[in-house]
Amino acid sequence: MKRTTIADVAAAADVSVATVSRVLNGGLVKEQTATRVWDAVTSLDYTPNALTRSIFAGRSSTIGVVIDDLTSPFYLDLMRGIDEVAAANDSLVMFANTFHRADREVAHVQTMDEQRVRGLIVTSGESTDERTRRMAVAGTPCVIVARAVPDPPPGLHSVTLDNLAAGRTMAEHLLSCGHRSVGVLSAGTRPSQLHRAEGLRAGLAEAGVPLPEDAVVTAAANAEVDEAIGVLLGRRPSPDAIVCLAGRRTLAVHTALSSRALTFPGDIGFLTMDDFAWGPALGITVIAQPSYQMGKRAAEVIVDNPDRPVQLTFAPQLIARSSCGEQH
Amino acid sequence: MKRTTIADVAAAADVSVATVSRVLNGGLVKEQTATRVWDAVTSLDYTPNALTRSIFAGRSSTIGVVIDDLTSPFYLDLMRGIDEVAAANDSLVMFANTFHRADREVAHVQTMDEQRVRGLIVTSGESTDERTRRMAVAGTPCVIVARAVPDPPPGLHSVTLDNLAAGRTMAEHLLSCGHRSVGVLSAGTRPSQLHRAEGLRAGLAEAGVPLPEDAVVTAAANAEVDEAIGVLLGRRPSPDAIVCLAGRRTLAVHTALSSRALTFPGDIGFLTMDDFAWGPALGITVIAQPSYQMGKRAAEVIVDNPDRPVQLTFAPQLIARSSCGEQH
DNA sequence: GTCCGGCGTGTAACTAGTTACATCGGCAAG
DNA sequence: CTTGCCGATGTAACTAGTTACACGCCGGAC
Repeated sequence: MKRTTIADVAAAADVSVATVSRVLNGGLVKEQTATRVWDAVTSLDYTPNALTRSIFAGRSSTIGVVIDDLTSPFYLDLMRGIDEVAAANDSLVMFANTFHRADREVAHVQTMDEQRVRGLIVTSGESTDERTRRMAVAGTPCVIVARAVPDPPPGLHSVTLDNLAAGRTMAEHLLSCGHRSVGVLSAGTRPSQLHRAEGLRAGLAEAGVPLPEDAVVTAAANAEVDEAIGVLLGRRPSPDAIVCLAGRRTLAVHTALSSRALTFPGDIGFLTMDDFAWGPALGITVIAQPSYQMGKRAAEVIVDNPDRPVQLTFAPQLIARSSCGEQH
Repeated sequence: MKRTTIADVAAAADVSVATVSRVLNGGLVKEQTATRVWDAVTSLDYTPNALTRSIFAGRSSTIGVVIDDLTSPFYLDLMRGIDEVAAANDSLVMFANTFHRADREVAHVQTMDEQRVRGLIVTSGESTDERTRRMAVAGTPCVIVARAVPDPPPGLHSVTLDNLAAGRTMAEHLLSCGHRSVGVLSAGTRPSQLHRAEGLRAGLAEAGVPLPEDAVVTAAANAEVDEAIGVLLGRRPSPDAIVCLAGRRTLAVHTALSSRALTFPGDIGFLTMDDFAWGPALGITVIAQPSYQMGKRAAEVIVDNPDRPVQLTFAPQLIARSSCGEQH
């Protein structure tokens, strides 16, 4: 099945391919000729090949996105922000999910490079850093989301949350709700998790509330959350609030607490990261990331392609609902 | 910033571009020459241009997806299924969100065609039908999700839920839980919604339970749901169960019921479509679509590209939790 | 010593477009 | 009447690759 090409259109309109190209892209053409060409385009149902256009332009118009896990509400809103900017710039989004597998991360970034994407947005781990660095140097702007990059070359940008501030905001809210003994669940050892814990500890310390090392437990997967919560609840003094440092663990933590028949704020306080659709219905207080905005800005950096590395930091926002109790 | 091309590699290895191409794609080359070429590839950090490959192959290796609204859990799982198959076939997914805007739907499908995608998966409305039909005829396999296509030409496939069965399953479950007066919220007039209502009505009728026309109200947007629920609750006889025919309205219906201080199953029964992450935590009974499987199969149809139109229908599955009460 | 075969490689045509440059015709100025 | 210029169009080179075909060269067979 051979598709109609510009040559077919040229033959049908009895002009050269150059003239057809000029009609399509707005060159200097007599109106009468242009009409003939448009007639041929319509009757042959000609759709120009964007790939060929791109190879001539040196790169395609699509924006590449390599993402950890679409399931997380943070990433979902991020995608919507990216898509918004892409649509406004006649770009498409080329998308690949890594499911936290390092081998897929590297393979997908490589494939995006081969596709000569206009720019690349990466939310995955450090395994891709070397490759994105080379891509940036070679002229493809890259934006790392949710992680700052040390000593970035021109073309390598980053978009992050102020995680230290997020931790401090958590501390403020917990204190104002009267909590004095906090148990923390972290999703891993990435810098974002560490900084949130650090900010939380600093904020609590200013009010004289300690956060011992062993009051922070790590669950690297949702399946580990229940046991981790068990450990936290078994500590003495018994925690009066549970803090979850990652939005993708919210459901698992909620389930672990519910299965122990604990309700909030009555039995225990519950504070977590990232707003989500069911948050209002469940009355869960969260520290929200402006994820839609972060996606938009990341895509805008790709489109603008600034000379100097851009490092954008966004402020976290407390959305106080009922799960931590009343503020005083 | 000029990227390194195959010609640069050829010059560095002191061979012709043809030889480099053969080394890269596994042709007949002396081992010693191949080593020289690979050395040049590595030292120049050469990444082949997939666009050029694609133009020669006639089409790209990416799968296009035009989706209504990524926010809906159904579409999210669908995407994961598609992505899974794509990754297994060294394809990427090119993605565009339409947010239910018909103009965007057509534009995005057109852009996908220009990108010469390997195949296209469309979940949007009827506005794109003419174009997808032409694409299918021109050789790009297309899969319509969640809607059957009348009289499909070769290359135009569909993947749907058995919506009539979904409605009947709803009826069975409601009846077995003792409900005798059902209020239904529909998300629009698409065939899927109509068929679900039809199945529900037929199932109820077999047990002698009527479902009058005005017991089915339509909310075309989440903002209209609250008023629509008000209408349903105001009917006499007062409904003992609310059925929601679309997963993307679940949250809005839940909110509308909660805001009236109605709890389920105590005050009223609640049954909705599509399973979602927080369903278990909230005890909401759902009719689930095998969305991940549907995405996988849709992508597989693209990859296999069968000669005859494929029309896949999937069976709905009741996931009984507590929101409709006890089954008898 | 020629002939034949096949391996390894280069040349050039091809993909589907864009665009720089050449060319042609017509009209106005000198 | 010639020159000059400009608008409209064609020719051909270019993008970055793949691949059909030709050719040189080496070995073994006759």
